[in-house]
Amino acid sequence: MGSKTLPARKDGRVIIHFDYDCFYASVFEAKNPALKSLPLAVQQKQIIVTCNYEARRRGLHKLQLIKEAKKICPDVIIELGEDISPFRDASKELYNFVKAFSWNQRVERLGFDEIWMDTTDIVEYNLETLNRHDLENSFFQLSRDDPTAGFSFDASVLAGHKYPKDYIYPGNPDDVVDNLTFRLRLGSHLALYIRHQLEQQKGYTCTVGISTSKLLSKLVGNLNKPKGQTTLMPPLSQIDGQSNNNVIKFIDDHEVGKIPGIGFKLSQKLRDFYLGRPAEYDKGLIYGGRPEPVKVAELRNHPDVNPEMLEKLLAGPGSPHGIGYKIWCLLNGIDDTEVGQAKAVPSQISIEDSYIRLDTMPEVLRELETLAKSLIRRMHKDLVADDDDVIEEVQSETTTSSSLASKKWLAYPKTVRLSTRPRPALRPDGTRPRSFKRLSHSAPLPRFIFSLSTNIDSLADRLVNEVLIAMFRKLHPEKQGWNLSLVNLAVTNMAETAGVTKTASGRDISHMFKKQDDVLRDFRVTDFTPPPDSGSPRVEDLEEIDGGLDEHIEDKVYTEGDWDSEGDEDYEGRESLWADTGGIQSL
DNA sequence: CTGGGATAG
DNA sequence: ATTTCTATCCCAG
Repeated sequence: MGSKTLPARKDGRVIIHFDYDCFYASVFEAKNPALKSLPLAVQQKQIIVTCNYEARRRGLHKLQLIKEAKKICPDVIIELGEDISPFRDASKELYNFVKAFSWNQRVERLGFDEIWMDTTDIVEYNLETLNRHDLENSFFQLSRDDPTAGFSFDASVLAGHKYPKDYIYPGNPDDVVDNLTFRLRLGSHLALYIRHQLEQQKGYTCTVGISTSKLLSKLVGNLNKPKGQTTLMPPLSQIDGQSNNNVIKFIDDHEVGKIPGIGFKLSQKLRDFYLGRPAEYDKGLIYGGRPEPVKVAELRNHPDVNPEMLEKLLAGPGSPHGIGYKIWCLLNGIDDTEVGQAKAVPSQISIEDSYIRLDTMPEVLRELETLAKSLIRRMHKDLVADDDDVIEEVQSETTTSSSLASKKWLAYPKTVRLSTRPRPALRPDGTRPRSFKRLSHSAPLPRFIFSLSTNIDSLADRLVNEVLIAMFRKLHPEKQGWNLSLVNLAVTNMAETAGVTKTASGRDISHMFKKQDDVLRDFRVTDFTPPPDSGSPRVEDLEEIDGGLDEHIEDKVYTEGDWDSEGDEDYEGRESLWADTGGIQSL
């Protein structure tokens, strides 16, 4: 039977999604702050991959041709962004910075510029310690161990923007706020604080979404960029039909392909179904007109659409089991996936390059050498640490200073994988079938690669001659006739060494707390005195003013000595921020 | 475990 | 971001 049942929503969580503003451009700005006020674009090949907001104000945009950009904005400053290692380094540094605020270590990175953090435990703790009778003068605890670590804030309001924009609390302003609303409110203040620290300490601004799932936090953040944060307000589940359900209201006018998890293939199938005709794509349209958009609402409300039907429509060889049900959940704004635990080492490191033409063995050898060298360098960078950075029972007591520090592998990859992408042969009619399929082959990674005293060139040389050539022959037994458009080299199957744990469980926790303390030390509020009688500057107002580009977070919010009240100006909308016990009980 | 596919930025 | 260069998760064998 075509049931449209859904799982109960898991709205006990508070998840924050961070997205750094124009990340590549910000990396250059962070190194050279003078660039911040100038139009700045980052170039890869002949295009601008990203540009700062000053450049956008002057009409530049992502994926624009360099020539075009220079015509529109002759004084644009162009930085080369083809070497991505500075971006990778900055990403890692910022990730570690944000991670230091986490207690449960559920901090997951997506690409270089996005992070999810599950702050449920921190929020829950603060929910318990809060004085409900003096919300305006609240103190947010950033550490369980140190009650002085934290910041003061006004818990009677939510920080930042809300969805819907004209949100009004449906309950009685004189009563106690319901727990769901309160958790989100606490999450919003934590988000604002971390954003503030990111900007002050690291020089990066970001855009943030706050909600109860990865899906919703990521999507809702898009509403106010750059330098903004948005919280998806309750009610999140149905009470009296769908009209007052903000999840449905929010997700409904997204194009299906914009939903994370619904990628190219799935949205193609869903679109074809809804439009009632087979795919009519790729008619030589390089930069072609976008296919007609299909909205989430249109699909979900279609009489034939239900989990079983979606399963039939979308399931195929290799597709995840229960895909129909999962997509149905996404169309209803439901996503129960957990924020991943922070990992000490990546599960894979890969290097690849693409080629116009690669069809002779000597060329292949040269490329394999190049890739192997890069790969080994990456392994050293990501998998090797100073000995005294690694916690080990015996060692931590014997190691003295960092001057004697030796290097140690955090993990030994067990497998090396070689992948190629053959350029498909010409068809009889002379056209070339577009294919991006890859061939791959794996083999044990030889132990010699872990020698830290041998120079990288010789290691790469041995790897190519003793392993990679044989693997290449497996993929391409013919002497010639092939033509590769891509070669990829990867190491996988990481075996972590002692002293490094995958998760934050067990004895690694002390390591994590140490890191948190390192970060907190610099901006701990030592002698907190509540403001006389108004509140701290209202984060609400600071955000809502938001003219856009030049708006920045008031840096006085969290510092001492600034509590002399400038009185209560304009508390517009205050009543709407209070809530009652009646109405909504989320759990 | 291996090899391939889908998805993401 | 179907283009490039990574990375992750999932499935069948």
